[in-house]
Amino acid sequence: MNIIAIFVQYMRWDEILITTRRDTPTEAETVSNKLMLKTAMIRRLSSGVYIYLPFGMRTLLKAMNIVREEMNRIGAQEVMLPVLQPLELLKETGRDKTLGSILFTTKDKSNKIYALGPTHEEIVTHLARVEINSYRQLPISLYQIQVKFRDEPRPRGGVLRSREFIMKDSYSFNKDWECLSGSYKKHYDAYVRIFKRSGVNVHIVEADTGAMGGSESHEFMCRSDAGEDSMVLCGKCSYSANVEKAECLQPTHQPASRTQILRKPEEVNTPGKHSVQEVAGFLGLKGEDVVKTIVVRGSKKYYACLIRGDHEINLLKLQRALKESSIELATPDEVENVTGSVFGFTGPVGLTEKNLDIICDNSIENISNFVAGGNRKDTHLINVNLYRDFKPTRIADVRLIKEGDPCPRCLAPVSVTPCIEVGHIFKLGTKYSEAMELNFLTEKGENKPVVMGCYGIGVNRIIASAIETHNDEKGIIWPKELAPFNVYLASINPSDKNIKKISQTLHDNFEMSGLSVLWDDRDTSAGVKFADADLLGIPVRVIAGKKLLENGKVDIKKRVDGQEVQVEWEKAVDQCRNIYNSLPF
RNA sequence: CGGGGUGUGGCGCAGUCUGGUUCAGCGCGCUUGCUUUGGGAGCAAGAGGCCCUGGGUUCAAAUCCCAGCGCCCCGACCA
Repeated sequence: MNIIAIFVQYMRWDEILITTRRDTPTEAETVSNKLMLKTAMIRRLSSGVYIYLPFGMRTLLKAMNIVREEMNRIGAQEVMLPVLQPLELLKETGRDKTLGSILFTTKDKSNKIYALGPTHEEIVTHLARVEINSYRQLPISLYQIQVKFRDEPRPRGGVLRSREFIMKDSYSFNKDWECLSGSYKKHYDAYVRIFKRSGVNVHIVEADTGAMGGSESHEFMCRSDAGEDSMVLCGKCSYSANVEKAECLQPTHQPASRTQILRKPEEVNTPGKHSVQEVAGFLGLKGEDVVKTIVVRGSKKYYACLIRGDHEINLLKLQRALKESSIELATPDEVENVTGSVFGFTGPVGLTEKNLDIICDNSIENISNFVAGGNRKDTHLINVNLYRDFKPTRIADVRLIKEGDPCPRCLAPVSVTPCIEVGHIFKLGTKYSEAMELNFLTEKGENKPVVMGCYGIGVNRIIASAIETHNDEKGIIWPKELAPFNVYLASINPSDKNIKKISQTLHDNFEMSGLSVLWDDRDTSAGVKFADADLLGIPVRVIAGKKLLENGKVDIKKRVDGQEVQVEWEKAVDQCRNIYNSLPF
């Protein structure tokens, strides 16, 4: 399908609503948000709710089209799924609860409750259980490109995290895990192509399955300071993971300051010293010499978690280690109630008697004579030792990896980098099919639950990520496949009859040759047009001005590197096509 | 949900501390006319504001007090 064909109707600047701005509203913080506002791609209507203007809409269509082409290429079939989801469907999988407060809900006039689709697993699973009943129909992948609604705790970064956003979601239905691996691989490869074509450089990262459930999962991450996620990359081997998932190896050495000889534990007075820094500073020690005790609440009980002072707890790992479906930090009151201690001075010694499970991070195992809370006001214990002074319920990796930590594969130091999650693929398994009784008959006539995968892409995020990576102080630099127009044609002296005529001919020829063109024939000074051209970031700029046209030439400039050539105007279309094809991204 | 900030023509801001003849103002943008047209042009004339909302204090409120709302940022949380 030639998407360009449907764009021909817009051509001249005066016919398309592109209200560029010199100043950006203060609301914008991230580069992509600023540029999307300046270029009049979007306008904010409400917190996390955006209007797409023509320039933005065209880009969105380009992105959606790339996604659509690549989904079709792997044989996935496009469907349209309802925004209104009867709450009963979500109750079948319990996600009316787990999705909780991010659900937008509404009632019809008979008071039936609907959720505005935050994602569509229940809907497609419902569809499949009605339509699919034989192994002969499997595997099959269905996808949709639609608006989804989530009442985010905090929308941010413009379109990066909004409450209403466009997502491509596909769902594969497979007869077994091996079959699922095939669909998963196809999507994985399709995603690689999608992001490559979109000019979005991605790192593919091991990820947690979170609220979606399932087993294996990969995230497609675009490096960006605007991102709210963090990924761990190893500079030496290919290891990469979401920080939340990244494994922390047990340190092989204890800090140099520690000694092997176990000293006698002693109480010390630490008036008003709560934090690790305060305690360590007060005792003339470092953060790594202190062990902090963090109390968390699970579904039925409380746990005490021990972490080295210079480390941070990873609640997700802890949650998994505890086999809890969700945990939260206990409040100071709760801490004091369960431990009988004073908040800020909680320590492991004596906690076993309080019937608390003690989870130790694996780094605690090889430090000796550390400092810990004394469970009394203004008191800490020094020379505390694991096993001798308290017994851990278990040792596990429950801390957050940090910059410079050893790579869990090759031990080289890792880096931690902010990133935008543009895609996420999951092997769901039978979580949804079992909950919703989506079964099929095998070759042998057995009734088995369908094995599922789901695969999401944030379409708005493709655009924001592309802008985040490709811009300069003047504006956007569109990747060629995402660019809302291929060519920016500016007539410097639009009132000049000859220039007007040639420009019109150029415009028509561009369109006929399949290059979409934005023709800037405004009655403004040249500088305005140049500035807008740079801001809008259309890959190829063509200037028709008096000076050059006296010699029958026009100027052609590449946005990406500023390279300019002058060619006979009759050759401009061919030349632009060549230039376009030679663009690096 | 905690912390911080902010709300004044379309956009960016000043004015608020110290209430009143500098109080509704500046820059950009917009409209009209003329001159301009290869890097955000010049002159002239215009249009456009319930100073977030509600309540108070006062002779007098953009300005002080109380309450609410919107929006942004950090955190919590989150596909």
